[in-house]
Amino acid sequence: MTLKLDKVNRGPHLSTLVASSISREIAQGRLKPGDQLPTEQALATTFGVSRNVVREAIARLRSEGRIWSQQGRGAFVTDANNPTVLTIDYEALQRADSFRSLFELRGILEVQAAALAARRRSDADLAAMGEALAGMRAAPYGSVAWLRSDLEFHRSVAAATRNTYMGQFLVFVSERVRESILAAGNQQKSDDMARITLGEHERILAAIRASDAEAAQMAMRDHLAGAALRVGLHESDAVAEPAPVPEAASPVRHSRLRKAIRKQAAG
Amino acid sequence: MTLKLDKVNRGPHLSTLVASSISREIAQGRLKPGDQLPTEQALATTFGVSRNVVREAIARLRSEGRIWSQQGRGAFVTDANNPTVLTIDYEALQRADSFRSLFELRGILEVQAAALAARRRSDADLAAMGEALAGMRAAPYGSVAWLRSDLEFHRSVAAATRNTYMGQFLVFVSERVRESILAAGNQQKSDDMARITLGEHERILAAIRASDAEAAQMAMRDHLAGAALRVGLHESDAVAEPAPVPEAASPVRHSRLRKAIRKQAAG
DNA sequence: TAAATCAGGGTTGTATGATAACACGACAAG
DNA sequence: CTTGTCGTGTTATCATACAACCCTGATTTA
Repeated sequence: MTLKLDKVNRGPHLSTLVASSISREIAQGRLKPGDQLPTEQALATTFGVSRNVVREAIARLRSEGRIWSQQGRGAFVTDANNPTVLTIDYEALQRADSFRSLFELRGILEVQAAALAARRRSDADLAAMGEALAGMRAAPYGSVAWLRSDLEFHRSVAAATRNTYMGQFLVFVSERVRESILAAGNQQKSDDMARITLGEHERILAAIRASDAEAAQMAMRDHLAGAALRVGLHESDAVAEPAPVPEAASPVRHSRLRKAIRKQAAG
Repeated sequence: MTLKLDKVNRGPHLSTLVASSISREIAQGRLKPGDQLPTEQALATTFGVSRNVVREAIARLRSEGRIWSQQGRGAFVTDANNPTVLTIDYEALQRADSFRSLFELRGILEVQAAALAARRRSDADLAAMGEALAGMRAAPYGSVAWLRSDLEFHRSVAAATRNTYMGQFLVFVSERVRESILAAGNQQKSDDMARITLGEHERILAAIRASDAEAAQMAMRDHLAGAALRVGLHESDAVAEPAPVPEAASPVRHSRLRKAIRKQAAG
């Protein structure tokens, strides 16, 4: 048997600890928006570390948008909640309303992406989509290869929009959705589903190939509606079928750690 | 291969530039997942900065999950190309095509948000929008107060969608757009603009108040087209065409599904 | 009197050198 | 072949110094 040691016993860097500590101060309101942080030297002495470590911590918080600093003046807590990075809490996604929100957002992006792709796609884009579709045909429904090809199809649609951020955002959102679905583990598989899903993709590709933006939108919308059904969401208020909801044995990846950190922050 | 540090020395910190540069290497595939980065000393010399700056940049990339480092070994590109955070490169936004992409993405989100808001807005939402509009009326065009009220208006529209992530994403994207516009500083102001912009907002609010999703879409689309003109974008395809919004339901009140998922999460 | 200028201290940004902690391979001893 | 030791390279941290910049207040000037 193989030992399963904790992958990262790597003690957190001092800068991480300092950053967490400052972050906690902000979260708990002891440092209010607009407040000026102590000077780097002061922080260094109070934490018992070098000013260098403090600077790395501040650099991190600054990159997260929590604080901003100006040479010659000091560092301040950001007034508006204006993060420069966008994160999605894994745990929050376990709640149905959050999941629905994200799914809806994904739908908006995908549908518009399909329309843009229909207008701007190149032959290379079409080839990439076709290849991804072939990959889906070759793989069993729901397998890792199938999922990868599915993702690849949507990624190539996003790429065909010629909009860098569209691809970035879409991949980001889709990944979160996919993770959440995998964690729920209530996907039911059947050969019918494979056929139906493939058909949906083919219609999308056909519309994009024909440069028919409206048709591409519709096809993508249908596809997402179908996908929603397949994962147990329904567009109407009613839940379609009580999803078989058992065992989610190993889904939570970092939740324990996150919980621990949050507890620390709360204390 | 020193990059043009001298040119952009002012503004963002050196560590930001270094982080952007490394980040770009990863994004463009010159640094593949699993690859080891050059040593800090090597990076410092190639970039022409101190090792300290390189360390701050690496600390930032590490906090973003792009790379991982271990004492005594080196820094490596994270295997999974599945970032848990979404960031927008500051440098890239200075390029016109990137800016246009982001503006387009913002348009897609805003237009669809307007439609959703028209369907789901509450009286409180309407009040918030009206208040923001009043703030714009009271402030001189382009002033800080005006910009804040403008942002507040769009924020309250996003809030009215009842979609948490819609608000998060929209605020995130809008902030990046706004920053970029401020950095460019090529905004020309006039009283006419104030009147026109106010009128655009009023039409949006009226449509949302009337629960007319299509009109809200159109109004928002007009507004964004006008905004594009005002900041010097004249490509008409910078704003996506309005699209039929999927029949979407209120994201709340799915007790069965929610219960099921909660059960899963608990197990 | 009022405005402009300038000097000084305080703070962040960057550079530089040094030391400790750690990983890894080479190499000799058993 | 295994084990222990050592040397080298890298990251993590420390310490110090200087540059760039902001702010304030005194001083000078109109």
